[in-house]
Amino acid sequence: MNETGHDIADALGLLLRRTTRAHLYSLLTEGLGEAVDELTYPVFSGLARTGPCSAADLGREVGLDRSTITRRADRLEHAGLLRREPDPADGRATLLALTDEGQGLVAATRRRLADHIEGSLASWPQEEARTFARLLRRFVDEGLLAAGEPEHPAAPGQGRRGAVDAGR
Amino acid sequence: MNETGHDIADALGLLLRRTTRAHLYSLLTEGLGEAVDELTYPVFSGLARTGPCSAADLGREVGLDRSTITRRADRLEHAGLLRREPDPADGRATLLALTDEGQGLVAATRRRLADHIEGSLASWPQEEARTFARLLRRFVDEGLLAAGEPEHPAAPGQGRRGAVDAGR
DNA sequence: AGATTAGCGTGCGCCGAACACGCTTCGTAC
DNA sequence: GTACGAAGCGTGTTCGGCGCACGCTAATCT
Repeated sequence: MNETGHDIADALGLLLRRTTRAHLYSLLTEGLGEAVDELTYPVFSGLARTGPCSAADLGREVGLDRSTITRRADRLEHAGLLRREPDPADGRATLLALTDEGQGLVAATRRRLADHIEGSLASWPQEEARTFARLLRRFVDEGLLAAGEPEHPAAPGQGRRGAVDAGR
Repeated sequence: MNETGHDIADALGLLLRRTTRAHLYSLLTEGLGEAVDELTYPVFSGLARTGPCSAADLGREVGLDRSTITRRADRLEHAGLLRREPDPADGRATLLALTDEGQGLVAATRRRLADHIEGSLASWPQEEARTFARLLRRFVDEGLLAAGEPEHPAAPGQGRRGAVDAGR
C-alpha cells in the first residue's frame, strides 16, 4: 500500500499550521526592530530575491495585492531599510529597493534561518540532509505549486485572484 | 560549502507563502459545501486528529483562540458535521466531536489531499518519493517544531499579535 | 497631438482574530 | 452544608490587515 501521500499530507498539514509560520517568523524577526515582523518580512525577503522592482511585480512574486505591498513598504521605508526611487526607464513607475542596511539585514536574517535549520537537523547524516534539501526544493518547485498555482502567465494581467477568495 | 540550510530555507519560504496555503485549502475544500473552507478546515482536521475535546484544548492544538474555535465550530455544527455534547465528567465543559458525516468527510478530504500530492510527484521514482516522505516527516516532527517551541514566556497583558501558543 | 493604456498611491468596506464581560459549574475550605 | 475562589464556555466589542474602487500621472499608439 502506498502511504507516501498520506505521510506527506500530514507533515504538510503540520507545516502549514499558523503556529508554525508564526514561530518561524517570530524567530526570524526577533530583535530586528518593529519594522520587520511577520507581515513585512515576506516583502523584505522577496525584494532581496527579485532585486529592485515595482510594487506590482513584487505583489505577483509574493502573492499579495499592490496596495498591501505599498503599505508594508511604507513601514520598511520609514525604518530606513527600503528606498523608493523613480524608475529611470519609466517615469510613472516607482522602484522598491533595499537600502544597504536593508540588504545587510536580510542577508543576516537569511543566514539566521539557514543556521537554525541546519542546527535542527544537526543529528542527520550529512547525505540525508542534502538529499532532503534537494527533494524538498524539487517538490516545491515542480510538484505542489505547479499543480496549485498558475504563477507565471502574465496574460490575465489583472485578475489573478482565482481560487484565493473563491467561495465569497 | 554547506548550502543545505539556505536551500531548505528558500523552499520553506515558498511553502509558507499565504498563497500556497490558500491554494491548497481551496483545492481541498472545493465542492464540500459552504461550511468547510480554509477557515474551518483546520478545526475540522484538528478535531479528527485529537478526537472529541474541548474548545480550549482544540485551540491549543491548532493555535487559535477559544472564541475563534467556538465560532468555527458553530458553522460546522450548523452544517451537521460537528456535534456538541456535554462532557460527562465535567458539567461546564462542552465536548466538540465530529459526526459520522463529518468523519467521513474529513477522511475523504485527507484522501483527496494525499491523492493530489501523489499525483504531483507521479514522475518521481518511487523510492525517492518514499524517501522524501520519510525525511519530511522527520524534519517536521523532530527538527523545526521542536526548535521553535520555547516561546512560552509571552506576557498575556501585552497586545502582542503573534501570541503563539503551539500545543501539541 | 489626442486617445488609450498601464501603473501607482490612497480612501473605503469587509472579515477574521483576539480581548473583555457575564454566566454557569466544579472544587475546596470553613 | 454552605460560601467562596477557580475554571470553562459563549457572546459582544474592538482592532488590524487585506482587497477593491477611485483619481491621478505618465508612457505608448494612431
